[in-house]
Amino acid sequence: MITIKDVARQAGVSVATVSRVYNDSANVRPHTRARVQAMARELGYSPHGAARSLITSRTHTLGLLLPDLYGEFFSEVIRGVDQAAQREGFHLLVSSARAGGPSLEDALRSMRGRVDGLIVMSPDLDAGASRRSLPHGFPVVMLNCPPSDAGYDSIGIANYEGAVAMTRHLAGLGHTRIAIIKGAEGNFDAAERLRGYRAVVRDLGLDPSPALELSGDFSEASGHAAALRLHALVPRPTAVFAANDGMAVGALSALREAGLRLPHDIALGGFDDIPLARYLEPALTSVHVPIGVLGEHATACLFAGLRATEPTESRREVLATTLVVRRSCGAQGGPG
Amino acid sequence: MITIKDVARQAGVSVATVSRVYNDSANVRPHTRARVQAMARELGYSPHGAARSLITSRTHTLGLLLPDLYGEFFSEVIRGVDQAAQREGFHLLVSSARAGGPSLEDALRSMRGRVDGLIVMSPDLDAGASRRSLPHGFPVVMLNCPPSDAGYDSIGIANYEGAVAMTRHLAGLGHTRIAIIKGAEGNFDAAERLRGYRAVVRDLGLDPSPALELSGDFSEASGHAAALRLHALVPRPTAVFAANDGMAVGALSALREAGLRLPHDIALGGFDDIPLARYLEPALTSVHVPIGVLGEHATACLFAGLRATEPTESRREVLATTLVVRRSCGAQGGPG
DNA sequence: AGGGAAAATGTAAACGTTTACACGCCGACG
DNA sequence: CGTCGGCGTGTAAACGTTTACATTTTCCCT
Repeated sequence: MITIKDVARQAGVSVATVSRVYNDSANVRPHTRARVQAMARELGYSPHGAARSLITSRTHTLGLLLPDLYGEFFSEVIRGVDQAAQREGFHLLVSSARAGGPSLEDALRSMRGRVDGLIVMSPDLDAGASRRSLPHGFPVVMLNCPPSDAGYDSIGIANYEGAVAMTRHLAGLGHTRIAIIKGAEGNFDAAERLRGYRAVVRDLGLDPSPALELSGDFSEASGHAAALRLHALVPRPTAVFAANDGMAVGALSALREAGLRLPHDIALGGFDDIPLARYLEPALTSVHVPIGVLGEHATACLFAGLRATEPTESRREVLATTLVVRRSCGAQGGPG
Repeated sequence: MITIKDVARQAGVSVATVSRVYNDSANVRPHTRARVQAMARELGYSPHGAARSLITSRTHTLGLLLPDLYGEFFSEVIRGVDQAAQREGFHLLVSSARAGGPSLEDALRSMRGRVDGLIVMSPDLDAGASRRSLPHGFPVVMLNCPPSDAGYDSIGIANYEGAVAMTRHLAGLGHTRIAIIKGAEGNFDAAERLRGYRAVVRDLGLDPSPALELSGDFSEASGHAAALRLHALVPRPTAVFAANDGMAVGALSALREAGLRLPHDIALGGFDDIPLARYLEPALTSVHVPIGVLGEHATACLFAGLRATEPTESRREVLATTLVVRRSCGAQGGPG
């Protein structure tokens, strides 16, 4: 592999000069610069990233740590982050902390010296420990974490408000027995959405029986399974709020297989408004979450932290959610 | 930031010993090892990736260069690659070469010294130049590139065969005026799919008029636009083959807005079989491409190249495609 | 107890850059 | 004509590791 020394020797200058040509282009004579560039091109030289990082302690790389890579939600986050990162000339080191893979802690550890900052999505309520394993003063933005995790910037979404809007909407359509398919145990988003649902059930005097709260884990399969259990309830609920769209998709197919027609026999609502939602039949009423924006804001926030010379107050941003009414809930609203 | 020296000093050993504890665990006394580990934990030490890479010339990172990050196709590729990479303890550096971003060439250049190998998806027919900009002997796997690009391992998919299967299937249902919405200009996959379509049109004596070949660029919007043009043709084609599912989705909504009912008034087929396809109404007949497998095989192939001590023959693998019949084409087959 | 081999540990060079500092050259000014 | 300042360039140290080689320690054998 060809290094800066080779270029320097061939061009008849010192390594410092070659370096200067590649960097701030401090005072270098045009003639010299041209010769160096020509030689570099001829030899096919490009600077060694690791060596550069070592001395500058800048990697021009952002770490993105996600709980999974499956589904449209995460892919949208990646896209949002990549877009914002690329605008600043930064690379993106993506890692998923799936079960079976390295633990969150290991993943963080192995990124030391490879990234300038980190965007971490770790929605587990009890993940405080992992967070503490981060070197202090290292720029981190947490996504969808409990706000209690002070010490880091964080961005969340208005889960509670979204769930309230959805449940109120269903109640407004005349439903009084509204079931919920809950998200993963110990997940902050899931807990907040459940809290919103319960608040409306209480405030509006809807049927509060615990049987209406079905467990799920955000996966399509769990939505399918929950819908089957739900279908067996007597009396059967007339509306279902799935805590994310993935489970709504699973529930939809289960309900249909069970012979129910939506929205006539039962109404369905989801959460996240993934791209797929509008293409379902009937199109899925959902709570829109600006997923791409989430990624972009996180990145912007991280860059702000990177540029800050001294540690700033940790800030929290909450992105608004909006109810998107489509046909699956039986309201008129929304096209296709 | 705390370094190996700090750990060594505090533990009363030399840096070499600390290094040994972290690496091959060559002969180190249990007592010493324990003390070093305890001290490392106490100080919160973790090795600096860049420094390590510099001397070992191993980054434990794979570069993944995609033309875009939008849509389910690419996100599936990422997932497949990540899964295989993580199994070997490798990180993933993702980059998209979107218009507006750095050129493919720049992206490649900026990865020097940051990755051990590269997976590049650059389906442009004339991208030979960029490929040549890669240092020779650097492990690279090309995805969906023309097979003519010798010198690198490559993995493609059976575009031609898939297109033939789809077109034959539509013809088998009685259609004789079958339109195609073509993929992006200068794209290898697009060209192959068109070639398959034309072969069947010729062999089966279908209507060969050029008006039936509508241009598109793989985007949903272009599918929508093409469908509108198609709808205006007289006589109107009775079947449409969209060169990817994204365009099929766009075409579907356009056709429906135009008042046509599928598959009764017009049959529709796609390509790629993205997850969304089965959820459309009517469910989309498509050519299944094992996208995740594509990523996994690419990664496996790359690791093989990494481990090879001496340069091997460049190999090409072609993944089979299979026709998935659903309701959008009017055949009985397939559930939902 | 002394010798020696093997095991454990230390020393220092190397990886490919960036950058503070030193140096030489040139023109302008006194 | 000598000095000074600025520009262009070179020299060498530093970044945090790994690892070949040197050195010390351990421990077994006689």
